[in-house]
Amino acid sequence: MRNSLTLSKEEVDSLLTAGTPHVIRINMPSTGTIAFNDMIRGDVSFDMSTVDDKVLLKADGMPTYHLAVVVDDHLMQISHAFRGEEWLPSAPVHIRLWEKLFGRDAMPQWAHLPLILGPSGKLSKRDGAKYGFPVFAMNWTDPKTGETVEGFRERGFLPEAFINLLAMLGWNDGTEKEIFSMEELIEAFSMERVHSAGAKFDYEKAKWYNQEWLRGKPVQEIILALRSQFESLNSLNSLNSLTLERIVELVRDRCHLLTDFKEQMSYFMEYPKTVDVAAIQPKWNAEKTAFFQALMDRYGAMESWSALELEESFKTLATEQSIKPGELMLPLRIMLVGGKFGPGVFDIADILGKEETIRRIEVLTAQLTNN
RNA sequence: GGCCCGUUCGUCUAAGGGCUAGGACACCACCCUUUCACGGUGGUGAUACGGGUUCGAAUCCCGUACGGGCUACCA
Repeated sequence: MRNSLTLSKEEVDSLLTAGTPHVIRINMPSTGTIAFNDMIRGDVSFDMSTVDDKVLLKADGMPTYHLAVVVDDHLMQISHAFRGEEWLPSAPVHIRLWEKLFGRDAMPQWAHLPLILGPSGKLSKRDGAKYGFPVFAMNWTDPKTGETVEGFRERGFLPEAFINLLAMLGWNDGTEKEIFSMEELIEAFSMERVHSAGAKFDYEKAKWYNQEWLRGKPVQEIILALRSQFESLNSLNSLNSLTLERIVELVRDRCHLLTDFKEQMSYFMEYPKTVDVAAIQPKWNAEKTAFFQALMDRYGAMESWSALELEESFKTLATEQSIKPGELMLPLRIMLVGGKFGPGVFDIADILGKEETIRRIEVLTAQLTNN
């Protein structure tokens, strides 16, 4: 290696006077060990001979992280330095710096936290793309490529859930409690219970945390969150707030993420984009056509409109025409919703209103009958 | 390769020398539900391997294997 340690003093001096670019490195001793106590890992020690002589000041005079972090922590009188495990190998450099610069007594307490790992190794953007989950809290655009990576917030995670799930990766309070608010975390957290092993991130469990938080949230707050989530979705504004509340209450159990609401609520706001006709076409017959035509008349004549009355009227008619209601429920659902999902059909019809309900029955009855 | 850290169900974890190794996510089955979910009940499933120490080891020690991190004039 060509540096001031291997060059003669004359050569060094002449290079210096010639203004040759150079860096300043730490000179780690070639013998002895450097040991320190980590709050999570206990006693850790390194052979000083195996530690690199890291660059402290770059050729342009700017300090590297190694120098900067020690000086900065000293200036800010940091008592505890918590950082990721990836810093453990350079800890000896920092400790050596503390010894020489400010004294070991002034050194903060160290804690090297376990890493959050992807399905294979350190969590990376690649993992996110490969397995379809976010890796950043919020949308992040690569300044070089201009590519944007979707964040947890944009994916539909609540901040409370995100904090909660992160905290439980490598820590627990010793009980079976898993749902913690920020306040509860502050109260319960203790460094002693932090793990030393890295934790693999599990997207399924992450969604479960969000579902739990969604479950405990008042409808009003969910609506607020939905409004900020879907700034562009002005169809939310087209519904009056009472209807919106009813819809959210009806579909919330079916949603893991805020973004799930978009799909779950869509058929309330517009005619279904896709209709699973194939699910009912094979069993369609003249009797069913007759039933739904009669149903439209009945519904059209109804003076009040409620889920209970709609169901009653529906079943009465089915009995009159000697068709099992079970064979008619799915067709009605497909007509109103477009697929085999969603809350109770009569609740949906209730919210949809008389005009829209009849219109949807009419559209599909005509289509099925003609085929 | 070298150095450092780690290893309990597939995943997150509990049990800090002493009951049948407990819970959660996921998965499977059943119940509830004339859809899909929610919910309920039950089930499959783990102490990496080999040596020690001990009356007794997931737990302490050593070795091996495996995993991860670091090894930039990045942080």
